[in-house]
Amino acid sequence: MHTKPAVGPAIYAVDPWVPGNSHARHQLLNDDERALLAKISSIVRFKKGEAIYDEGEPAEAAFNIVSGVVAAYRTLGEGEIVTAFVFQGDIFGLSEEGRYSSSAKAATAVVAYKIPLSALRRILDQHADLDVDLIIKLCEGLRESQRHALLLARKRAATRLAMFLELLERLQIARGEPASEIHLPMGRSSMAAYLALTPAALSRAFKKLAATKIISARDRRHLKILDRVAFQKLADTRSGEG
Amino acid sequence: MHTKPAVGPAIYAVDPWVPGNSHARHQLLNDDERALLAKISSIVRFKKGEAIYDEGEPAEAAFNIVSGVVAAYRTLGEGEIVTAFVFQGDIFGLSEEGRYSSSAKAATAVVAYKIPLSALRRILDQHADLDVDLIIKLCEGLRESQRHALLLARKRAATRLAMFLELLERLQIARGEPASEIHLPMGRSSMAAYLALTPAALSRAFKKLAATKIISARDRRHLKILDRVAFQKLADTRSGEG
DNA sequence: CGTTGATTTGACCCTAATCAACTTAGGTGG
DNA sequence: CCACCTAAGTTGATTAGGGTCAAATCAACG
Repeated sequence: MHTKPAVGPAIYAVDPWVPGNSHARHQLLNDDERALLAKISSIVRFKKGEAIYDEGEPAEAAFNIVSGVVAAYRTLGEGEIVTAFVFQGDIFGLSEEGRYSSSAKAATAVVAYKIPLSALRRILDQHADLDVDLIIKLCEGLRESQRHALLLARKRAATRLAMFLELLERLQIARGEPASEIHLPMGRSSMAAYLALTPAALSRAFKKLAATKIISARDRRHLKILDRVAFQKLADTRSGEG
Repeated sequence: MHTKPAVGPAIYAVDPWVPGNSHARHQLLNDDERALLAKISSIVRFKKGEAIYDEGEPAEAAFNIVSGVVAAYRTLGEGEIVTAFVFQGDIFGLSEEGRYSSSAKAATAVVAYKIPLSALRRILDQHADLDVDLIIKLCEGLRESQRHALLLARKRAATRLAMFLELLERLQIARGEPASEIHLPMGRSSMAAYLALTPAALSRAFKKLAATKIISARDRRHLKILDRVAFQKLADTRSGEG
């Protein structure tokens, strides 16, 4: 792990949408605050695919990811759509009205701090600065959600995929990890659910990007971008559909 | 207009997603605050279709809608997708880094308060409570954005349309307007852009809902829901695609 | 009443959904 | 360590729904 919290919950502010941002990532909590949160939180582990909580359940705790990837999702009749992927350093499970507003499950094996909401609230009341930091984090969620909507507005599967890959790459860079290769921590079906595609369509989209030499896959979870120009043309928010 | 601000900018908190919420709508500003904002703001009018500001432009002012509907949108190469409709009582034009994060244009004729950001910031510094209210409003934006993404995840045009119509209806009810008929203030192409459909597809979606007797249209901007059950089945987030 | 732009309609095409068969990757137990 | 088992992913054939483009209406406005 490239940036491992030394003492307790770590909340990172990252804006992956500002390229060339040198201070792209910074810890929102100081050591004292982290120690404070650590005191009331426990470490929990989830196996890949394991459910963490369900939409509508009374919210007892928020989670702060130490390692792994969590998929937040909502069930839509038959299928489910993943509304967000949550990475190391992110918080999830903060609900508005005492109930979780979406379900969450581990997209990979996950280690996380579990922070009881009652205790969290108590601490928040006393530490105004913590409060502000959380708001910043919340705004990140807003951006992310807008980005997701923008992604879903694109019609072509390859376009959506490229946008998603770009997101992963940016997050990877912001995290300070090597960016020569893009790592896909989650499985195909989670990705498909996030992109609102069927696994079949997603598979074909990968194939197409590979066939056109835009990417090359080392294996299912690791790929390189061969044709950066064509890739950006697809992925860039500002560009046309193709 | 059913709730006209008497003295200055009006910011309403509405959560259209909690049905049967009697106090669904409440003014976030008291008279003093409104007077304060009124002092520094001016009234502006926009003709239907008129541009209000463009993405990337330095943000000089925020707007508070008195009447009419504004479409916030982003340009995607060829077309543009509407990221949000902004209604009476809403604020828009609050940007994060001094630049507008999307473009805005009048979807109907619009009257709005124009609030210079510099002055707004000055006032915000002194009135902590105003600050909190704005955050609430921002969170509304988050919800809206999540809902938009959820809508765009549905594949069938009729489903998206139904979800959108339901949104309009809820907003209408929250505003205290008669709900026997749903009023569509914006034009077809704006709607299409919000739903990420072509106008042609949107037109056919309307036709289909009418053909199946789920809705009946008095004219292009007014319609009734005939078959509430079928309608909800389509529109409901929790339901399947069909 | 004509002009202009917005919406609808039609014909055709193309992409992603579907469904099903097949392959691969991971995990299990021998 | 290998054979097996199962879940996940890929591939193929087919279909349905929406995109595209163009022509025809409609509507607002001068």
